[in-house]
Amino acid sequence: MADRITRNDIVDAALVLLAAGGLPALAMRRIADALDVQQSALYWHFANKQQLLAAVADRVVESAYGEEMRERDLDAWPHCVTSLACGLRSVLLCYPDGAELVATAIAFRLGGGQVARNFTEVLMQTGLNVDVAESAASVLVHFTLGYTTDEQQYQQAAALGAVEGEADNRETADERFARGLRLIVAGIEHS
Amino acid sequence: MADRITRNDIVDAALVLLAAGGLPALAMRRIADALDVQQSALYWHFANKQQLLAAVADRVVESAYGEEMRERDLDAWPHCVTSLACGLRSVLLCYPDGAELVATAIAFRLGGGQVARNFTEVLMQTGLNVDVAESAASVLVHFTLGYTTDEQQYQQAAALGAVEGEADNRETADERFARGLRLIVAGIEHS
DNA sequence: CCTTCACTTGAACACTGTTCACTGAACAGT
DNA sequence: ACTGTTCAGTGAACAGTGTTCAAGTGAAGG
Repeated sequence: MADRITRNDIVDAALVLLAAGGLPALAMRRIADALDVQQSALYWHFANKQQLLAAVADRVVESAYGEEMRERDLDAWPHCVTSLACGLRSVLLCYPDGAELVATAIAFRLGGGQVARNFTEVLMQTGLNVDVAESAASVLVHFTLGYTTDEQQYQQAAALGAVEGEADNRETADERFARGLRLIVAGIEHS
Repeated sequence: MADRITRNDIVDAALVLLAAGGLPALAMRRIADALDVQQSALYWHFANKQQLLAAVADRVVESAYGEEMRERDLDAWPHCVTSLACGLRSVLLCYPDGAELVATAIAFRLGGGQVARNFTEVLMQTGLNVDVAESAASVLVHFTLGYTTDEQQYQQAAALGAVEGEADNRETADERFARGLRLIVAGIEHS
């Protein structure tokens, strides 16, 4: 065949499928069909489906650190860490099931734990203790991922008509997330 | 047949399987085999596998509210909310994949959202604003579930020999969880 | 006695991730 | 030109998954 396939091609195709149909659309056969390739060909490039998903998750989160965090006002770290969390959340919301995808990839320690390290670095530049910075990063990551996973799973269930309450839209969801974030920031300030 | 089957029997059998083999062991065929019943019989009692899992998750979390929370020292709410979170966490740790099971059940709004309500109630008895109490409950639940899911998934991956670091055992995991919890409590105090 | 209802069967259906022997094509070295 | 090796992909199978549905069972009630 003239056109061979790289890992990047696979991740690209997977992202298109993910955007269209969420995690259930990320089946090996569907990805292979999108590339006009047999499904077993994917197993030459990735050992597992899990590692493939981890590569997809990496691409999702690395798009969050494009133009953020360039100034680094050392005294305005609350704004810094807040925008970091909001940036992560907005990236997760770009794809259906994006939060769950990234959460399981992080749980399996795939991707090198870059997400938590970003938070830790920012917090340590404020002179915080290492233990406190790591605890705060853990709380921030788990809250962001957990809250957004919850939100996406709920809005997906609501789209299928399984639940009723739909008055709480994106605006109030963002507000509630920001309130939780402020609470955590306040906890970091008094430690 | 003499011995018919109730929803409670199904949940009982599912809990045994869950304790032995985690979430992957909770297949409809396995549950049905444990009850000496065809798998389609389960679909008379539960509409979905998801609702069955929700019933299992309910039984797991309701065992957390046995003898806790009886005194309710109104001025010692930090201790109160901390023991509530630690109790939830210790119950999740009783079964492999217990945290993930409960997390997805909560995300699907099955079980009536009892877990978050417990936190909210305790926090509102201290005179806290409703918005603050709900935000704090959200942060507490997502951190507890996220942290414990992460821990269980990691220790399960370590048991299969996929990763190396095994020096960080239960003790330091509990410590790290407690530190995150203290940070959140400090955030609630200054709101 | 007969019908009704609760419950279970058995067999299918449409999927899923994963593996395996085999096949070309490209590239190296003698 | 003739090898041998590695890369990349094929096609078919395997074992397992959740779910559905017509048919059948047994006990209870009128």
